[in-house]
Amino acid sequence: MRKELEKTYEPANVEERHYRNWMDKGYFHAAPDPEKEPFCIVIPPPNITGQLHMGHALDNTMQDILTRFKRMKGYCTLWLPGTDHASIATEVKIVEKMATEGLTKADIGRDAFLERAWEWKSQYGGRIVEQLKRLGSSCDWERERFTMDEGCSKAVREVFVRLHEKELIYRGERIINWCPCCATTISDAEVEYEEKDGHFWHILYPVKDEPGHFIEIATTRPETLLGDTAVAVNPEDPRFEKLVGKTLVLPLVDREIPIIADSYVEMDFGTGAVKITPAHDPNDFEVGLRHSLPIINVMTADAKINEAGGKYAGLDRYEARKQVVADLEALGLLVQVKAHKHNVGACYRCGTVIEPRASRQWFVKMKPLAEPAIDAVRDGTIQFVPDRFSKIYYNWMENIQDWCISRQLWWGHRIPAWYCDDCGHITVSRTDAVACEKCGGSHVRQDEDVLDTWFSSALWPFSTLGWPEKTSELDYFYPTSVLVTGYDIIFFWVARMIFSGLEQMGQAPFKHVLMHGLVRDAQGRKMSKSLGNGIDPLEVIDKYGTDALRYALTIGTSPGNDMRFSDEKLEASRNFANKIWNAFRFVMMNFDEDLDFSKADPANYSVADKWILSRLNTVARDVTENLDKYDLAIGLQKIYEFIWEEFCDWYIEMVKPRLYDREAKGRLEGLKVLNDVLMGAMKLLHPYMPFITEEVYSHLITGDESIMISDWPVFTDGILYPEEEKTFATAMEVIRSIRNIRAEMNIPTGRKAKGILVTRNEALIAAFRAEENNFKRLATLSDLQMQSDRAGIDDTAVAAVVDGAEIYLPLAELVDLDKEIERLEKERANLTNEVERVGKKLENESFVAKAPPAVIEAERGKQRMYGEMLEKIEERLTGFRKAMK
RNA sequence: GGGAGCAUAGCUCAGCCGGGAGAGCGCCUGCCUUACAAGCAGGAUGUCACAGGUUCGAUCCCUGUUGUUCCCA
Repeated sequence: MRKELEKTYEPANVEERHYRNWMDKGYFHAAPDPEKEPFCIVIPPPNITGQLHMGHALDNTMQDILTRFKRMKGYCTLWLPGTDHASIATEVKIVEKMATEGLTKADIGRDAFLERAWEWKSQYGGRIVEQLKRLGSSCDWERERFTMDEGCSKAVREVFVRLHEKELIYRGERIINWCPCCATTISDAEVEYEEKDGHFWHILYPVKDEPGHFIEIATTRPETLLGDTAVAVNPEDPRFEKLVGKTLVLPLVDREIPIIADSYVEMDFGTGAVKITPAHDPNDFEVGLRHSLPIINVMTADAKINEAGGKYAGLDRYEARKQVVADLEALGLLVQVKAHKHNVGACYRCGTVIEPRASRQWFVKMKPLAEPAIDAVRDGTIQFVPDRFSKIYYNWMENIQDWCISRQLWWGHRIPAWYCDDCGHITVSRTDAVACEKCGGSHVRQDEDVLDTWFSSALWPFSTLGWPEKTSELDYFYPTSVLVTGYDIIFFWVARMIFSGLEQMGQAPFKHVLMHGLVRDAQGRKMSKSLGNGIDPLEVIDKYGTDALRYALTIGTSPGNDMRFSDEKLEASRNFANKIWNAFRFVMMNFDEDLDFSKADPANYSVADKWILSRLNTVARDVTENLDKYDLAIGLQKIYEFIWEEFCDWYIEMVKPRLYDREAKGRLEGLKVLNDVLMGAMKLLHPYMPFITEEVYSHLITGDESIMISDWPVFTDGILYPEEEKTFATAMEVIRSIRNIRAEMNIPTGRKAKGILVTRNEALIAAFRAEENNFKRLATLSDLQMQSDRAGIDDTAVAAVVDGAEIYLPLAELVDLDKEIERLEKERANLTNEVERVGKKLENESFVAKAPPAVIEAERGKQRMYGEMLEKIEERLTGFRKAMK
């Protein structure tokens, strides 16, 4: 079956074919198997509005690496996929689309809107799923879920009702973050703060009945003056001691408001007197509660002044600000305007400045839920990788505020609460309420709002496994094994899954949280639509192949750190795939039709054979260890080095002459080692680069129908050959030294030289004897002579010394004597340096007394080795100088 | 204001338990050697940010400083 294969790897030819085959064979599907240990990952569900971006590509590559690794290791492995309904994002898209038809939500009503939304979902929701498949993701697609499917929706209701019963969900009036553009509340986590240049307006508030007396306040939002219901000062502040308790007349509005004392006020900030607007500032709201102040909301849903704002009603908040300032100035109450930097919160989605606003909403009471969630990480039930993210998690959890979960949107899980028109009672129910649970009246209306999208995502690890039903999947796969996600959604998602899992299941939802960073562009900038610097993973796949993309996203990274992505990296990745392809091509070119490895005899294994088998064995152990530790990049680096530097650069070169000579001893064994080592290397690489490895594997002699269900290579003492490894390492050193000398002496490529190897290392001699022609070829020697001493070697022969062997090249007229002396002196200087360094260490009494014995022994070994090498070099120099005279 | 990360070759980044500093790209030299020029062989390049401390020994652990990025308020 000699094959002529393409000279370059063409990923397009293999990817789709193998993925379809894996799907057809059902390899991705997992069902609970009591004989096996479970391994489960739930996918961070991408938004149905989304297009695959580099963040997804990284996140899912990592998950697939772990999934494929565990599957090959024999775990019952489930990677559970699905998508998220993404309440705001989806609703915005549908509203935009309706706008092109000249329609608004109000025009068509809730039911028609939802119909459109579902239609939209069925049309576009599958797009990202198809894109995930192009990444090679080995998800169990038969179990694909959606946050708004029947089961997940049932879970949402169940959790809502349970939390409500425990009074962990309540409805109340609080300051919430209002996005005037999205026309909905958003949670604290969804507000992004940015320092902006603003102003501090200093305003005088007249004291009632005391003409000419004022209190000066400073504010960054003068328009909220309209909603002021007090001015507060610090009770310890002597400046205002006499004013506390007096009444002010609020300018422009003429409302009478009190001067109150509250320790919340910082004396040395601003003027020391603070206007209190309970309806539009979280701190003021708290002050208002403490002092029973009225709450006067002065804004509409779209951030205009409402009727409570008197003559300013109807003005946009920023127009109102200008007008208020102008009017105050006209009244002579504006003292000064100072430039002031301050943090302004904006909606994470649309960037509109959020308006803090008192509003009646649904909240999750966080303190009781946060405590066990903190403990679960503290006691190690859940481990963050890398660990430093647990600090960020604690910091957030320990300072958490109640979670506002109602959204003034239509696309999402509608809040299961019904208001009774007759008695005012609120019925919270698992099933749609038709009557009030208190008075029995039938005049009930369901809450118009939907839940925060993250409320349903928080249940994802168990809702997708069938909860609240008691399913065998839930029983078997929960808690899941590891969650893989970016550090940017620790608060949004990871934290909420943890407390939800603990509360509902009594068990944390996962054991490990593997964090990754952001994929940035080549200049280190965040990829964004507005910058237009995003790289489309699908375009990368088309150009370089999925395996190259996955390699580029994995190599040289470390958990939790951002990475830069560039064409150079992709080219290196593609080159690696091509290298594999050509190694494979070489093997295929040498395979015979009637290969029968059962006739191969291990007694015919050469030193190189044993060396490469032994190395593969060790690399298998290293890769496994690194994958187990989630050091994905290090594991990949090891396989890369093994394949390129050991298998390709050395083993293949070593085996060539045996293959070309059909009668050569050990030819069959050479072919078998090629097959077996390539097979093992492909297995180790398969989690990272699934397609090329499957393609190569399918042509090797393996006895498996697919690499993805083959057994993971396990380290075995039986294939460890430390002696052969050592011998071959020395042989490589010898060859490298000869090549080095040739390069440094500028020996023309065509000119071969005689070489004399002087050594007492019997194994080394045997190895060279066994494949003399081969070693001669690799070192470009015309003749190779081996002897145990330097007898008969010309003093002017060029020499190299390695550990346990010397090599002499009698190059006669080709040698520039001065240059050779220079080279030898440089070598002597190096060795002298080493000998001195090691010597100093060993002369240090405290080192010998305190360092571990193994370290001391290693240093003694070095001392011996460098000493011997130095001695040889010195003898060489002496001989050389003598010869020159 | 609080917290975290990062600082290593020209660039981008790895570096495990503390025990001679590594990769990719780039650069220099020589090669189209029948797997691969997307390749082969050889080579150069480091005050591991700075200052202390712990240790027989520090790129690694501790403290501080500087620069930088991010998160939280």
